[in-house]
Amino acid sequence: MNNTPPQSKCLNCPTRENTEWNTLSEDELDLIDQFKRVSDREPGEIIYHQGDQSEGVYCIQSGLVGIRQLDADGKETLLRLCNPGETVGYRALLGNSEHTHFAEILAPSHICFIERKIVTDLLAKNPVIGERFLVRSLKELTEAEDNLVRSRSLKVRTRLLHCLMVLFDQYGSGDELSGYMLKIPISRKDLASLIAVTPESISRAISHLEEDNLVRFEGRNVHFSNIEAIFDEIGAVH
Amino acid sequence: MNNTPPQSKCLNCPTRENTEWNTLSEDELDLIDQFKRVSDREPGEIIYHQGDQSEGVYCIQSGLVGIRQLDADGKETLLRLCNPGETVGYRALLGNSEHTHFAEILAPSHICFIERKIVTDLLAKNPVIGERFLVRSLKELTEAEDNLVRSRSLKVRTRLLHCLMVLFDQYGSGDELSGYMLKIPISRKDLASLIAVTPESISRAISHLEEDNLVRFEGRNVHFSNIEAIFDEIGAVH
DNA sequence: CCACGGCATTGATAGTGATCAATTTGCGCA
DNA sequence: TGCGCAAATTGATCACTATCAATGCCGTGG
Repeated sequence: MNNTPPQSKCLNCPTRENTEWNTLSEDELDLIDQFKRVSDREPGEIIYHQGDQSEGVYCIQSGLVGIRQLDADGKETLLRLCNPGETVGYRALLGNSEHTHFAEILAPSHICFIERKIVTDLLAKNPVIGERFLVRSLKELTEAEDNLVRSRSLKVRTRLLHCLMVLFDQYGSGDELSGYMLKIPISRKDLASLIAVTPESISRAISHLEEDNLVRFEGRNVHFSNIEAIFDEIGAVH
Repeated sequence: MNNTPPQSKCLNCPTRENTEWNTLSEDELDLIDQFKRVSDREPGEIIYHQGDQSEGVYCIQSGLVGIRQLDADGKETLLRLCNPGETVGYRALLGNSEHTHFAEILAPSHICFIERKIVTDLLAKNPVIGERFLVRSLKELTEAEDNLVRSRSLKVRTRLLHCLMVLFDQYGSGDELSGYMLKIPISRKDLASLIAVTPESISRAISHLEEDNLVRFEGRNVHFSNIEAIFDEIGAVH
């Protein structure tokens, strides 16, 4: 973890428009600029640990962060990927609880830390922020429940296809002419954890999908050979 | 569904202390009293449907409500039980979305409907309400994620024991001397749905637990013969 | 009092994914 | 370039739970 002294201003942050903070005034942004701590983080580093008290929130300027949860047996589950613009660690702060999960850097990232007091001050002055985080948590709740229902009713194959389409929304490229493709930002093991299966099952599911000519995998690169058939199979409206 | 004209006042509602509304002033409660619609609902009735737009929120004065979600194939999952004092349907209202699930009466209940406009007016005047619902949704989010992690890592037997202990917290009775017991407020089918298995698997799990002398079932009544062993098995601190 | 229908249980079987074990691939680094 | 380790794949087997089918139980209404 390196601190990079020439901190850029929030006002000019390329992700600001997408964040919960996009309703702040310039004065309020200046306040954050003044006290935030920007750091340069490498894969494997932990931003906060499960069970820790909240010291503040972390805004992802660039990179990729994974939210993991440890169960009673010490096994961990990857619950969610967080992208630039997302603020992580807000739940323990706003809910006045310990962190119920931990956050790990998955790709080289710039992370801005905003300490607890700044956040609570801003919340007190500007209730819109609280409202934004409320909406955010409602969205996460819906996603978590959909996830639960999917992992109850769908087989590995379908869950994997669904997961690939979700990743495609975020990280995909290409078009109808040149073909659609996707560079998966995580390992097979994490991909497996994300849909609650073992890495072996993922490997087999991939093999079967390739046999059926739906996709072609080359390491972390995926080519969608027949994206229509995929949408059909997961029952999505294209 | 019967309207029961002599509506009691929110101020005197026995559940008020436990609700998100317990910070309202008397004036604000009067406003709700003036416009709320109380109704008498029977098991099987649906309070709101999945996909519907939100028309307001529903406060459970007495009874029991189940939150269910339909998946793409039309199969339904029981996600949560809601007890007196809980306000249901708030997510679609606050998140400005359709209902992502539906709510069904599971035991004869008194339900107070508070229409959308009243709620948004109160929210605008009293930001504490929003904060309360934020905390509520954060709590539900943690529960949903724990649920997800549990159904990934635990077998049916352990999930059932865990579920019984959760139900015991809410509906249990007895003490060390007279023994602990529980009247399960839902059918086997719903119990199965709650922990994401088939009713057959629940039946078998119950048989095995009885063979091991951990519990004794008599219909919906459960006697805990060895509650220590149960805590041991689910790894909880007693 | 019996017939019916829904709920619950029990039994037999099969499918899915986990587990264990053995390679193979890929990549950083000397 | 080749070594060494971790990640990924493949194979064989097993355990768990879903599924299908039959029976038992019980409350309701004719």
